[in-house]
Formats: sequence, C-alpha cells, structure tokens
Amino acid sequence: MRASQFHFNTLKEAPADAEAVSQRLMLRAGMIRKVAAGIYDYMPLALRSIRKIETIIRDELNRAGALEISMPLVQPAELWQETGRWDKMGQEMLRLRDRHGRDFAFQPTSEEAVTDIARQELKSYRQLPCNFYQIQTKFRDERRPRFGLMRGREFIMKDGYSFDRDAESAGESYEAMYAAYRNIFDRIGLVYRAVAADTGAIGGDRSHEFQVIADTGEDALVYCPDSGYAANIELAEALPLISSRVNTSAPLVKTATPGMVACSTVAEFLGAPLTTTVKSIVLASDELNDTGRDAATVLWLLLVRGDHELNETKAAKISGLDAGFHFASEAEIIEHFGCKPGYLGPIAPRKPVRIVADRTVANMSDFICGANAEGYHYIGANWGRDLPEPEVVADIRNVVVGDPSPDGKGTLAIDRGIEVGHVFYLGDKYSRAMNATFLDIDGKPRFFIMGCYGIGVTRILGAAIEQNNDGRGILWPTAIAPFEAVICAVGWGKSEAVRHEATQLYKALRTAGIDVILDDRDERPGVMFADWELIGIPFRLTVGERGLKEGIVEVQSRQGGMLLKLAPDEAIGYLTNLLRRQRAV
RNA sequence: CGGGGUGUAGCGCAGUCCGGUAGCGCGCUUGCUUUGGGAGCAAGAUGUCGGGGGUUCGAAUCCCUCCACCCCGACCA
Repeated sequence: MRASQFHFNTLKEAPADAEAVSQRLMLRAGMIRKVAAGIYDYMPLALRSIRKIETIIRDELNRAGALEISMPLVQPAELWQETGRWDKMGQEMLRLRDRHGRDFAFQPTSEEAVTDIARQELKSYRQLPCNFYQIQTKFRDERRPRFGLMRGREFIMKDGYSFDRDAESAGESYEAMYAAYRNIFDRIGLVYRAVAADTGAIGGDRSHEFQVIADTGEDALVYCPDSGYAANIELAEALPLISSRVNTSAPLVKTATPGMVACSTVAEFLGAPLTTTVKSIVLASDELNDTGRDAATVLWLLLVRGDHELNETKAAKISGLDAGFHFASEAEIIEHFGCKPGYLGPIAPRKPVRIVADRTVANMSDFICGANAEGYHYIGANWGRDLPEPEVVADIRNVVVGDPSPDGKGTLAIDRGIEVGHVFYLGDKYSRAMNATFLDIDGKPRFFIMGCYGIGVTRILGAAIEQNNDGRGILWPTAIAPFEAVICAVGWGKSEAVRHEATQLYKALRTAGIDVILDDRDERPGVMFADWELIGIPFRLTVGERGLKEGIVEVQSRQGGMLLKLAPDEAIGYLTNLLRRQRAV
C-alpha cells in the first residue's frame, strides 16, 4: 500500500467530547469517526486492525473445531418471546417493526437464533458435539455509551455457542474454548488475565472472563501471585479476617459524634482504628406476606467493617435479597431506624430489620457503630451482650489488597481490567426454554447442554490502546497493527535516488510477506514521523538522501530502543526475522 | 431513566451577560520559497451560529419549545 493512495486524516487536537485515551487517539489518528452516541465509522486504518483480530479469532476457533455461520442482524420477536427475553432485555434491546407491523429485534446476542438452528439441524447425538460461531455486528442500546469503542452501542462481537449431549462433554467443549481463547489472546499480544466470573442466575462454577490489564479498566481483578487464583472482584471470596471473638472487656457507651457521618471521620474523631468501626448499609426488598398478595417492604441492615465495601453481587445472592432489592430511601430508613442515615447501627432499631453481618464483622468485639440517634455512636458494642447474634453471617464485602487468598495460599492483589472475552457454561437454560432436543443413544429426546463464548472484537482495539500508548500516540502490538511497518521516504518529490531505493525496499518487504505501507506523500519528515507515531505502526524505515550517501536506511521501533542504520538488504533481513519471531508466539 | 453541562467552518475555540448582520488557531485550495522532527510568505475557499417558534426595525446574542451530544449515578463483549 502506498500512502498517497490510502486514506487517513490525522488531527492535532481531539474532539472535546472524547474522554478515554483510546477514543482520543483513534479519533486523532483518523481511525474512527463518531456518527452518533456509541456509533462509529471504522475508517480504513481501523478496519485493517479489526480484520487482523478477526483472522486470528477465526484461525484459532476453526483449529479448535468450531464452525463459522452467520445469523440475521434482524431477528423475529417470536424467537425472543420463547425464552422470555423479549420482555427481560428491556430497553437495551433495539426493537424495530417491518411494514406489516411485525416486531423484530436487532440482535444484541444470538442464543435464541442459534438454539433455533440447533433444534432443527441437530437431530442425533451422532451430530454432537457441535460448535457454531459468528463474527457479527451487535447492537445494545446502552444506558450510557462511553469511551469510544470500549462501550459502544453498535460493535463487532464474535459470539459462539456449543451444543453437547451431556454435562461432561459440555465441560470438554468449555475447556476447548478456554484453551482457544488463551491462544487467541496470546497471539493478539496483549497483557491479559483469565479470571473466574460470576455466573449470575445460571449457577455453577464455569464462567471465565478474559480481561486486558489496564489502569483505566472498569473491572477489578483479584489474583494471588503465589497460587494462581484469579477472579473478578464480584466473585472473589473474602475470608473472615478475625478467626474468633475475643473476650469482651469494654462497656457499651453512647458517645456524641456530632456531624460524624462516615466511618473514617468517626474513627478519627474517637481516636480509634478504622478497623474497629462497623459500616451500616440499608437495603430494601419487597416480599409477599402470608396471603401472598400484598407486597410488604422489608428492610435489611448489612454490616461490613469500616474499611470494607459492600459487594452488591454477593448481597444479591442472600436468600430474601435474591429476588431483587434497592437501596433504601431516606424515608424508609427513618421509619425503621428512627434516625437519618449516618448514625445507623444494629442496636435497637425502631422497627425490626433483618441484620446481615459480614464474616469479619460477625467476629468483631468492642466495635463502634451508629446509635440510631443523630449525632451519636456506640463504642464497645458486642454481639450477644448488647445486641442479638446476627441473623445471617455471609461474605458480602469486596476483598481488598492483602486479604488472604481463598485457597489459603498467599495474599491477594488487585489489577484493573477491560473485559474482552467471556466463556460461559449455559447448561440447558435455552434448550429447555425453546424445547431444543436431540435423540440420544437410548432413543430418548434430551435437551442440548450449551455453552456460550464471546469476544468483543472492536473492544479489543480500544483495550489494546488503553494498555499501550505514550505521549506520541498508539503502540500497537504487531499482530493487530494496521500495518507492520512503514517506509518514510524523505524527499520523495525531489530525489530520484530516494524514490528508487524506497520503492525497491517496499517491493522487497512485500515479497518477504511484510505488511508495509510506503509513505510517498512527499511530506516533510516531521509530519510523516508524527503521523505514523500517532497511528502507532510498530516499525519505521526511513529512506533519505542523507542515509543513502552512506549506503544505509534507518530502522526504528515504535516501542523505542535503538535506531539502527543498516544497508537495505540487512534491513530487510533484520525486519523479516524479527517479525517471523513475533508471529511464532 | 434521574441529576449537571455544552451546541458557532472538518477539529480546537472566541463572540452571547450589554441585540447592529460572524471571527481566531489548526486543517483545506493555489502560487513561490523551503526540505531529516508537525515550514515561511502571499492569495483564497468553507458557516441552516443544533432545529422550530416568538419578541424586535434588526437575533449567534433576549424568551419559549423541541433535538443532539457530553459528564456523574444500580453489570456488559
């Protein structure tokens, strides 16, 4: 490719509304253009990267035995009604109507469509296992699209689905995809971590997220450097930090703490460690009473230690909260506690509330908590003596750095991550809902045991840049860079020697199988260098009269490192070998 | 969907309070000079001032009303 025949526009300033680094750099590099909130044009540079990612994905999935198909973007409502998701998906699913007034959905994912294929195509256990995937445009009408390609509304996703005859075989399919995902992300060349993830309503322990490590990531990844344990913080188990209660010594004292609302300020005011305070969080759930008709609001008081945070995913698994909850309103709190938020505690609320203590809180003694009176806290509170034992003791907090690893080997660390892939064991959730069966060896119909596997193709672009950028622009991993190398011809317009040598070099690199672009725009060197550094091409070769006099061209890595002055033949050999080694990873 | 904010040339902005017929930088076009880290000079082109309605002799500016976009908040590739 010659730059004079390619198209890209670089900008010195990014649009003011672009927030994320990846978004700013892609806009400045002219890779993407915003069309509407969360909706972008992919310009030629971006599409080259997208295609490279897709090629790696196809390659590894095909190798793992998966089969590529393509399902419709526009899917009939009936399919979605079968599983109840037509209603459940809510506003996130884009709905449309055809000229006859029939309802359709623009696919946000394709479990229904693929299960419909399976129930019609896969009739015998002899056809199993079977794994279909597609690389397709998705639309999810996000409440708040942001960060450019990281959380767009329209995006490209690889979604795959496996069909097996039983749980054991489905487990093997899952493991095969897990391994394929490892290969895919290894080849793409990003630093990532596979972590155990929450399985939501499905249950079971088979769900892993593939997270690209980046400080700007929205997820917190918990891992143990010693044991290899790794999980999303939503899931990561927090062990009790206190093994058992010590004998109580202090009396219960109601102490004035005027204006002290946060645990940290109370602790500071009282001169006590933050770890002796207890934080009160009030949730509300609606429950049916005995007649099964009128909904009564039940308040829950969740207690975590002052230095800890509530984990809502864990809270949502507690019996009674698992049907849904919301944070209690101030009115609900005053009605039940007789006090405004800020001074709430488990000792003698005005009306009965259900008390859930975190494992660590349950073993605390002589602790500080709100007194349910404005401007007062108790110090020296003790379970059993000053208040009843907690109704429920559970893990309801986020782990923090330094906590013991749940597997008992070492302590936990936390990274930020961007979720770019997810493998998930589905069981018969969709096959049962859609009555998708095959005939098993005993002649009886059985539901397919399914798994689903996603990779956010366009999100990988954003994640790659979030992880790899510097003051000058993007630093693409070679495997997904728009071009592997660029030849900057300095003085293209006026020097026949430069034109000749640059063209020869270009042809030779192409013959060697290198994806190279020749910058023949006759721009000044500063402009060329700045453009390609912004765009992030991994290798730059500079051909100019200055070097040709010495018989050399310059080779410079975008990552930094040495500027090499090599004879053209040497440069070709050097780059060919280097890229061959990188591709072999 | 709540709360806050912004819409002026492709991009970044000024002008709005105090109405008088739209400007700056970058980019773009042409010419000359320049040529190893975003060149200089000269001459140009580009605007429904987010849309609609109103007030006024006159509206980017004042009023009303839509719309779009961004930021902060209850989970996704």
